[in-house]
Amino acid sequence: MAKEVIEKIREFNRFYTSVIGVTNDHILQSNYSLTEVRVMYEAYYSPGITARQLTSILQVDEGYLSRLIAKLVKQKIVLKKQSKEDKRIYALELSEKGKQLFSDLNKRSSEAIATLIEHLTVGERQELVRLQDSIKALLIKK
Amino acid sequence: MAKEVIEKIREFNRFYTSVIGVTNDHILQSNYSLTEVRVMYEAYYSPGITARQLTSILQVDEGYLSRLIAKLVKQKIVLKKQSKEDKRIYALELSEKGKQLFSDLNKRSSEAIATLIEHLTVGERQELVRLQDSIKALLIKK
DNA sequence: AAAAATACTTGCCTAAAGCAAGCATTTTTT
DNA sequence: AAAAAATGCTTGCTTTAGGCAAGTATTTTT
Repeated sequence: MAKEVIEKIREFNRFYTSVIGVTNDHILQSNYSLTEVRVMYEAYYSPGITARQLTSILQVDEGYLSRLIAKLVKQKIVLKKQSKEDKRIYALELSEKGKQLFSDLNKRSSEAIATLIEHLTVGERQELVRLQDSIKALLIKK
Repeated sequence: MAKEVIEKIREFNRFYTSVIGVTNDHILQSNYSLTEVRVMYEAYYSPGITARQLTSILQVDEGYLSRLIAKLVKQKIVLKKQSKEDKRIYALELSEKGKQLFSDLNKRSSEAIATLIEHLTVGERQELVRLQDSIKALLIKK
């Protein structure tokens, strides 16, 4: 395999790590860890999701996740409803407060992205999205 | 600003976070933290770099960094030479052992990338690099 | 009805990282 | 030139993220 290709990809990864870092920083100034925000993200877009499913999506220890969820429940950000059919299982979803918080966090994150691309013209922004779509298509392709 | 553009960029960032995660996992199985590897990276490409400079590059606490460097020095991975002109300052560089280790880590990382793109044709790989270069150019452009 | 599996919880522990005070050394001010 | 301020690094203390493994309740399989 061509050495330079891999080297160039790694270089891009380093570069893009810092891009992502800049936007993550904005979230991290919010008293919520990245993992907590990811839990909110999943609970928002997949209401009814279970802790078990989250561990495999987030690749995080189930014990740690259990405590993390407990914390969010205590803060009334996440609602936890025991399933009638299987009492071991709890369906998770964001409360109204949680949705509000999540939307605030999204706003922050969007502002960080906005700053990142503020120097680009409308055409360049569309070009950026197009390039990103192409990369995703290449890397996802099975 | 067009809402969808920002939303699409954020989506790509989430996607690419997982791409980077896959390759970082390979490094993390090596007993060295990401921050330690980043220190090695800087010491390798900028021999003579100081702790002070590293804190601003890596955005990490100087106390933490001080201990981290001490650990790498103890393991004889990093060499620390006190400056003659200013005794407060220490020039850092990788030892031979450190260079060897760093090259091993690089190899692992490269293997992870190789797996990531193994299903791509040579042409597609070049296309991927081209797309990444274009993104970088757009985002770096002042 | 046991036994095994599943979903979650809890106790215990480690590693990563931050904060703030401290110690030399150098630079600036008076 | 002496005092004060700044700089570069270190060290003590603490917090947080996260893992591991044993435990509990419930459900499924044998």
